[in-house]
Amino acid sequence: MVSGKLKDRGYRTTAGRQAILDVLTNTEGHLSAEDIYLKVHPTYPSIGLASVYRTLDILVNVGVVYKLDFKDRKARYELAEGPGGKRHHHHLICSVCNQVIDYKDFSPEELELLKRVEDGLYKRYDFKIINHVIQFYGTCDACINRAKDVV
Amino acid sequence: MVSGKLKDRGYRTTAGRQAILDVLTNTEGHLSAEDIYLKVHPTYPSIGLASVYRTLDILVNVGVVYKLDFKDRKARYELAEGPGGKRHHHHLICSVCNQVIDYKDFSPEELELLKRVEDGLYKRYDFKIINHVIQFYGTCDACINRAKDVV
DNA sequence: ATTGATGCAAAGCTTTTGCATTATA
DNA sequence: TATAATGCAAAAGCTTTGCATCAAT
Repeated sequence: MVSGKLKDRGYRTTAGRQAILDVLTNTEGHLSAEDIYLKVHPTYPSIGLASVYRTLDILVNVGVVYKLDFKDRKARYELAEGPGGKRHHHHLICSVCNQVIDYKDFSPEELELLKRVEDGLYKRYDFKIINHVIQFYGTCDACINRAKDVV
Repeated sequence: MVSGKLKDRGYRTTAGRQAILDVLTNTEGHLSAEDIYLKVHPTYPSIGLASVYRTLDILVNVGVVYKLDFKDRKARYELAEGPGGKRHHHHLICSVCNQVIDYKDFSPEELELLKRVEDGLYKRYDFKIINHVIQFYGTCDACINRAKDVV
């Protein structure tokens, strides 16, 4: 369980942290701190935004959550199941409309190659890889077609 | 030339934008907006921080510059030569000490992986990929050893 | 009983915006 | 000359912090 990782590192288990983890677990997508705050509020009304930030900070540092930066000004958070996890995905970000597409239909070949890359990095840099964030920038279908119309 | 891309899109060529591009071209590393502002200042003292932000915003949208988010609060910018460029690199980010290692000694496997992934994405999503940001998170050599000392 | 965690409000900082001015095309 | 770009200062907004209080161990 995820909350076990917190306990192991000397963090206390609190209702607020549980509630935040629940929201992250039960929501797909890229949530801002305020999104999370608002989603936690109904079940745990005494939550404060500052605690959301403090908890997210811990979760990011423990490696349980990704902190992502897309185009808008606020940070986005999502559960960071490792590369093997069911929810693990990469991002396609359209530079024109800023839409973010998650994809996780990785081919076995892709996964195998990725593993080898990580092994190679470990050998070259003595860097032990736990996770990765892969984002492709480009132009999405809709924006490609829109461009055609213009021309 | 990079500045040509600006002109093509209807942006004017100004001394300030040139100076900012020069700094980005001649500096390795991950510069914050203020870093850039300070580096431009000696050669172009009338520059304003707001113009740096405005120019960076344009450069990012045109695809000439990456906007990156590491651990500290400010955004980092770097020239975004495409995957084929000499300066193109990926990041190893240590979750313990937040050190960022750039690497560009890509293995043949890594290059192959990318090519296949990008081809597959184009077919599956009609998404035309122009660029990518790849970051591996984990523990760097020094921090691995430090952990051993403690135990 | 200790000490970490929380909530609230205030503070901090990066980034954006308004507006008069300057400079590009 | 028309209009984009700039600089300055003020505004905005996300995130962090101080502190008294509450709760987990």
